[in-house]
Amino acid sequence: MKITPAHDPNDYDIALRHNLESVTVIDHDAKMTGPVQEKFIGLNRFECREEVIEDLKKLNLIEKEENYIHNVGHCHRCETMIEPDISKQWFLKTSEIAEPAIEVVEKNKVVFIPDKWKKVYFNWMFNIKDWCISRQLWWGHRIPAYYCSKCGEIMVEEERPEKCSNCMSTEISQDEDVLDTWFSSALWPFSTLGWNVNSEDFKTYYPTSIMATGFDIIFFWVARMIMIGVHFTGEVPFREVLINGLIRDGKGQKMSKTKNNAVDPLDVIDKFGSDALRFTLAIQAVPGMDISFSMNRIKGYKTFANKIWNASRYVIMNLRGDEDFNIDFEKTTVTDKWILNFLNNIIEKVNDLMDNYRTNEAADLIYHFFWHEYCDWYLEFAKNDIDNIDTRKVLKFTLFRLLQLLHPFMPFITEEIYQTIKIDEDFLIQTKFPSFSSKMVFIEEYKDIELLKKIIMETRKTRTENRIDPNKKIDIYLKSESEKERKIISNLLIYFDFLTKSIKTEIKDDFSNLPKGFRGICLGWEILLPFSNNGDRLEELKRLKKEFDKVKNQIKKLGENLSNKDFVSKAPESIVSNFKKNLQIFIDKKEKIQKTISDLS
RNA sequence: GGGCGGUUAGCUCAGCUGGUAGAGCAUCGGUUUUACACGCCGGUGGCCAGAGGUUCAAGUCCUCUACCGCCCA
Repeated sequence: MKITPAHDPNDYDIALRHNLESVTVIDHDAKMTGPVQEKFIGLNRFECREEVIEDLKKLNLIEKEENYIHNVGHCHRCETMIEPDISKQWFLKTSEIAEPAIEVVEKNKVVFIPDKWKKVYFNWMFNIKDWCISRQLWWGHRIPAYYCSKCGEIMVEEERPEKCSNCMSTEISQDEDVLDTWFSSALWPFSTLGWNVNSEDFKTYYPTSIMATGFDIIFFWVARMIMIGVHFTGEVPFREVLINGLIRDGKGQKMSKTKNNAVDPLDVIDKFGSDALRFTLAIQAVPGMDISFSMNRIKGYKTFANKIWNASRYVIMNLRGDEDFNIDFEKTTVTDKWILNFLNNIIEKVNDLMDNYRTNEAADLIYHFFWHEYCDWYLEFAKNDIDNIDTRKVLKFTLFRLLQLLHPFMPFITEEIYQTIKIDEDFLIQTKFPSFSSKMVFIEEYKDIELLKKIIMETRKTRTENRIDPNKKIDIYLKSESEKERKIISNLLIYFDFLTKSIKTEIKDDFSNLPKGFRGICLGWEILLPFSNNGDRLEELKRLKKEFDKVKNQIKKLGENLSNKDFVSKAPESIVSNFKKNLQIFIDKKEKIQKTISDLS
């Protein structure tokens, strides 16, 4: 049997078990050395193999040759085949410093986010091995070990000793090796704050609040920093470890140079902008989950940046220079109050989400609010009230708040826009991040405008689906049995007419004696677009029949639940009453659709 | 071999403590209206991998199966 404990890990283990000697026969240039036959010495390893085979053949000791697959290590840079070698290295004994490091995580002095990564940490810490901390590299912290060249004494000291502590010789040399990169990384607090743990800096900034990193670094850095930090200071180096996912390619593969599937961020930034890239990653970064890189999504969020730019441009164009943030709520409109209340809600939610590191949901929320509430609705509403200074104040104030909310996700475009609307602080980042304000609570106005939006949407839908010329100004009748709601909507008709292209809208409590027409139904309201507006009756019939089936289905579902004794007795009161309310709404709707169908037929 | 994660609209992915499914892109119809056609208005599209279980109620909790991926040995 051939065995080379000095040049193969498996053989090394066998040698340990059987008390065999490890004999070095390959030197650092991969040439043969040591106690081998004279003629082999100096040959490189590949030549030597051939020679050995030849010799064995001569001795008639080769039974057969065959190819098989095995694993051989290669240098990751130059691909050179690696030959394992035995050498003297410095090791850190980990058993003692690992225990306190396990304890601080068990006692939640260090918290992993998401929590599941704690298991990965424990798994590694419970199976920890002594840590080889010396490396044969040029760069790094040099190991503070000194050798006496006379007597061979080893001295580990902070400062280079003048004399050998054993024989007093002055011929002293320092170890050539440097510390493992991760050992140096573990020393980060000391490198940055100084080596005196009683210093002011140390007392102020240690421990730090959070360590953000990838899961693959839990072993390399997080665990080591905790061990070293706890050992030298008795205190954890950070309170929280936020684990983010890795960015993978479109197929979910880890990006790597050898696979050639890596993406250069600078190329992406050239194409879509750094804000778009940053926002895309932020909105896709579900805590602890990997991200599949998708160019299409970045492209989508580039258009968002464009939208922000244009909306801001519009707002700035309409400002008259006299807008500060002292808004007189007595003089603001219902729609102003609606957007302020909405904004206030978003601010509250975003703060909550950010506190819980659910940044992806925060980004999504802001995105939707900016585009589909502020732009789609509020900017349109405000066009009617642009001469009202307090509306312009709200317009500017809301934009400012949105820039603040967006700033962590899109720092460049938001800062650029801020520069043109700023009031006091020089830079956006200096302003105080928004928080919920009890002064901006306008529940009633919020509800009123939400109702108005629904009616407008239903009207548009009815219009479009019946092929009424989109540019044609038409007459519209609205009906509700609720006097309160009729009053609310009649006060908001100016917005309604503008956004539905209505010449004249009449609000009724009854539709009899009116011309026949296309109908829409929503939230107890009915919309009537007279046939005189033209349109396609057959399309309408088709649409209504489809909707009729939908409603019937929903009534069936809700009815099933409500006739279930268990549901009624066990489900919470609020759910049951909600179901009942919805059932009534759908029943009403069904009747109205039936009426409309008969009108049309 | 051990551990972890994924399987939701054509594609890439959200969906917190269980209460009748969302985004971006794509697609279809309409629209060049004085912030934006990188736009606006409207629509289509999903028995939430499969099977069982818990529950009045499951994309959401539990078990198993299949496939995909990652980490450790």
